[in-house]
Amino acid sequence: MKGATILHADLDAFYASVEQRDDRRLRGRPVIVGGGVVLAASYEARAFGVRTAMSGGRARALCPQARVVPPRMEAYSAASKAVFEVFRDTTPLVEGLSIDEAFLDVGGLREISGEPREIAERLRRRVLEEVGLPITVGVARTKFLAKVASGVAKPDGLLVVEPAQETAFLHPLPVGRLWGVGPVTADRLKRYGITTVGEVAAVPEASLAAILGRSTGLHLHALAHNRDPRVVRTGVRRRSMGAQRALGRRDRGEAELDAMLLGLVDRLTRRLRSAHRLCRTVTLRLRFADYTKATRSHSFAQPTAETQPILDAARHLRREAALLVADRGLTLLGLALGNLSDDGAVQLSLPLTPAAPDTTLDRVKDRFGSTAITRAVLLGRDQGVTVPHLPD
DNA sequence: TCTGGGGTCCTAGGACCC
DNA sequence: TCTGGGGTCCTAGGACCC
Repeated sequence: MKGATILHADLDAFYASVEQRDDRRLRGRPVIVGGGVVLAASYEARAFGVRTAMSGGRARALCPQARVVPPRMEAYSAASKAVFEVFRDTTPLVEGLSIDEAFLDVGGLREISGEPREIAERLRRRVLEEVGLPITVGVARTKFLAKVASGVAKPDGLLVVEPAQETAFLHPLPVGRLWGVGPVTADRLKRYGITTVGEVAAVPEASLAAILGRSTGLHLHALAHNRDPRVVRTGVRRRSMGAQRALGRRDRGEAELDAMLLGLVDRLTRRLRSAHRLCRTVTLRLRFADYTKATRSHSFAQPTAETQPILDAARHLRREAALLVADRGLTLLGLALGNLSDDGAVQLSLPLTPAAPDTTLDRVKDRFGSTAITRAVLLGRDQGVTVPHLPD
């Protein structure tokens, strides 16, 4: 049997840890990141019951001595990049899950780097020494088990689940520990007296599918029986891009809402273009005072990254949803761009001739033909040229 | 003192096509 | 003329994750 070779590496209380790293006065103290709502809480704050996504008021009531700091997204993004560099220096097989966690497959590295446990220990040490952040690593034969293991080992821990221990490790766990089981599913299972993974495993597949729906049921049945064929995949691309703004309870005027919508479209289309991607679907997201939600979407015949058609679509969707908003009180306005595709641009690393950038364009024409170039963007002296929409 | 902002995946009905 | 199965796309909603 294959050994435990998949690592799930997960930074502890990520945003709060970055704040404690950068301000020594915060170390060893309860720290809350975010004011209106808790984006992250240090383990010292969690000891008082503070949790992510809790309202700021509730958090301060639970832990009045906590230091509350505003989020610094650039700092977290830079820290994440540094950590992922350590990941990719450990193995080329890295699959990022979010800003602060990733799967690493170290199966082929035994001869070069040693046993997975040693690799995981070294990884933890390097992230602490080079980036200054605590990280927890779970190691197992499958992604799913590695993820569960890191969850159990948190904070600042390492847990290796050897193949022979898998069932003994898995079956006593509460179902909520399973990746993909949230409050709704856990509740539904509880109504049938099922609270542990072992109890899930004892339910026939067909019954589980009847209780939870086909997909969730089959998936959960497989996990409870420790079957997870998913491999670590590199180069996974984003499938949608979104931005949203909470509005609070206050009534907003039409002009203010339209300005917000314009702001969302502007932010998203910039991101879209800088990622060299196109979208074909625009989705307007609304949330109301009673916390119910609604979406309205529109798909274009042709993918685009241009501001105007996306703004037109967003405004059209807002008008379409006007009746919904009328009585319910709008509390969130969001926009998502989906059905993403590549914009076909090719990034060339032709050095620009500083005195004569046209020379560079001439070289591009020589190489691809002048009719191939609909638009060329000079990115700057050292960054080369992007040529969109090249034909095959 | 109710619930931020960023994502993924699944379901289900209807339109449309062969 | 009626009927069927299969497939894809679009839209809306919902569960779940960090």
